[in-house]
Parts: sequence; C-alpha cells; structure tokens
Amino acid sequence: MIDDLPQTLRSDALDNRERILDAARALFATEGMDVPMREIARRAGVGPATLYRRFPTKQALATEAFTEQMHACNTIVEEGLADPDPWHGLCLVIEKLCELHARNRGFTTAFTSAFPHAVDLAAGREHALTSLAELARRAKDTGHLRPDFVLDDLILMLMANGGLHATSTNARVAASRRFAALAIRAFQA
Amino acid sequence: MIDDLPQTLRSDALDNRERILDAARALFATEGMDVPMREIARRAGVGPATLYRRFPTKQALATEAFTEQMHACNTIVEEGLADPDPWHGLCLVIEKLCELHARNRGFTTAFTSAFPHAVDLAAGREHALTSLAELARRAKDTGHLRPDFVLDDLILMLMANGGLHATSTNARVAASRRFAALAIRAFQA
DNA sequence: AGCTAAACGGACGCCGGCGTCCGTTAGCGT
DNA sequence: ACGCTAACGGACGCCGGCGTCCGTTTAGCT
Repeated sequence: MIDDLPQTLRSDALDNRERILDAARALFATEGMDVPMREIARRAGVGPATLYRRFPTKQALATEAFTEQMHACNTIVEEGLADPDPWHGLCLVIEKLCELHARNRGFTTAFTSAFPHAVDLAAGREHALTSLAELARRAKDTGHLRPDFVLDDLILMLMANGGLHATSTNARVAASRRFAALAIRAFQA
Repeated sequence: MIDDLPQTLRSDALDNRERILDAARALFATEGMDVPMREIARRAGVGPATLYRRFPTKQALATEAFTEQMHACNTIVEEGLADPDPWHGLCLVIEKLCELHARNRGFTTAFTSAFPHAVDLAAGREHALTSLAELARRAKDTGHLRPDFVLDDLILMLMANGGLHATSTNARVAASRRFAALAIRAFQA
C-alpha cells in the first residue's frame, strides 16, 4: 500500500519501466486509450503487478507516456512561431498537429478531453495554446487569417480531427491531411 | 435457437417491442453505441431475455432503431434539393445534418463506420449520398461551391463532426453548429 | 370459463478486465 | 562469495456484461 519510493530504482526496474512506457506509447497510439492494462504489460514483457507498481493508474501511465508527444506538440508550435510568415507558420502548425494527432489515436483523447488529473499534460497544453494565440494574432495582422478567428475554432478542429476513425494508421493520416486542408481554407480570410 | 417467427406478434409482445425501440433510441442518442444491452432492457422495463428474443444482436436493434433517423436524414437532403438556390440548400443540409448527428451520439457511428451487416441503413445512406451528389453538382454550377469539392469531403466533415465529444447534448450541438459554419466556409468558392 | 401456446423475466454460467497478495528471483553492496 | 532486500510475476478473487434456459404468466381463441 504505502510505497515510500526509494527515489533510486534498481537497474532492471529502470529497464522495465522504460519498456513499459515504450509499449504504452505504441499501444495507445495504435489502439487508443482503451487498451487493457494487461495488454501493455504483456507487450512490455512484464507481469501485471510490475506495471501497477510503477503506474498505479492508467492515466498516470498515460501522463508519463505522452509527455514526449506533448513536447513534440510544443516544438511544432514553436516552429510555426519562428516562421517569418505567420500565416504560413500557422498553416504548417495546423497540418503538423493534425498529422501528429492522427498518428496517435490516444493522444487526442488525452489532449482534448484531458483527464481531470493529468496536470503535467495540462501545463504543456496551456503553454502550446498561448503560443498558438500569439501566432494567430500575428497571422491576423498579415490579413491572411480571418479577423473573427478565435482559438476555440482551432481546438474545435483538433477535436473534430480526432473523430476521423479508420482502421489503418495510414488511412487516418490521409484523411487527416485532407481535413487539415479544409480547416485551413475555413480559416483563410 | 430456431425461432420460426409466427409473423404476427401478440399484443403485449408488440407493445414491449415498441418500448424497447424507444429505450434504445433514447440511450443510443445520449450514451452512444456502447450502452449495455441490459441497460436498454431495464429502461424499457423488460427482462434481458425479451430483448434478446426480439433483437438477437445489438446491431439488429440499432438497425431498426435508426431507420427513423435515416429517414430524417433523407428528408433533410430532399429539402435541400428542393431549395431554389442549390448553394443555400446545401448549406442548410450541412447545418441540419451536423445537428442531427450531434443530437444522436450513436447514429454517427452507425452512419459512418456503418456496421458490416446493417443493410437497411446502408441502402438509405446510399440514397442520401446520391441525392447529395446531385445537390452538390447544382451548387457548383451556381459558382458558390468550390469546383474541386468532392462528396468525400462532406463525409469527412460528418465523420469529423462525430469527434466533437462533450458531456452534455447542448454543448455538443453548440460545438456542432460552429463546426458546420466552418465547414461551409471551407467549401465556399 | 377454460385451454394452449406465445411471451415473459429471473437466474445461471461464462468470460475478460481489474487490482492485489505473496512466494520466488536476482541486483548490488560488502 | 554472500546476504539483504528491491523487484518480479503467477495466481487469486471480484465485478460487470454477455447470451441462454426454464418455470411461470397471460393473451387470445373457442
């Protein structure tokens, strides 16, 4: 019950922990957030107990597993912000974000419907959003982005992008690409 | 096992059947397609056996339950087709379809990912789509609809519309409305 | 009113995911 | 090399949904 963590994991434990995270990332991406915990354990080659010992709940695991993707998200936004042409930058961001989400079935759910307690993710999310707001402001100034655009519209689009169900990842990515193009058209002044 | 149906149901059976369908419609709409069969039975005030006797599988039930909505779908498209201004008609269709789907969480899944064997639904679906294609052709002729528009774009949007998760129906409908507006902008020439 | 078969629904056994306990294994410090 | 303890994972009991069986009820016909 009380696991007064000794702060320093044994080498094999550390190794397992990493393998669990890898398995979780892979399965969350392809199968979505509703994969059984045991499936992840199996894939990682560990017993259920080991999995639960490291990550007591599924969302603890998800939070950890997705920080990587969260960083990717922020990187994408930073890149867009760095683009000399804000509108072009915004377009790139939209395209890349859509693709990222399409490749990670579970990430979208984690990102949009953000579980109540996934604090770490929420932080990254907010950071990405404020940067996005800044990018949008600049893009509006160039006159290429509709003046009545609001950030919620973009979130709406990302959510909607998550609705693109398809069995294969490739099909989903393809659909997502077309969707991104349509979204961009909708935002264009 | 073999239920050589006597074609004519007893009055109480008929009554239960109707109550089951009502319950199913209500629950599919609010909870989505993954409500337990027993939940539907409970709501209808019948035992599980009765439910399974009438509808051996969930998709048999869904097929029957959604024919009503499928008709609504077709009616919407017909109305759009009857509009003197095809582009205006198309816009109405998009708005109404999005709202219809937003109000019926389960219908979208049934309509887009259309279960393998839901033949009845598929028929109605195809009919709606051909009518839509005709409407789109006319709207293009007026010059208001983008020339490179394809019917798949609309389906893509409907699928995406299904991704708009929200706890309350009202919130979902609101989001759907904004989404429809964006979709229309994307399709506009 | 009485009979018969249609219809009902409570109860059962099965399955798969869940979270935990405890006997065994093996890292690591001496 | 050896012991101590962190770490492991098989196994357990629980729960909820599933689909079906069978004893009971009741509609409908004469």
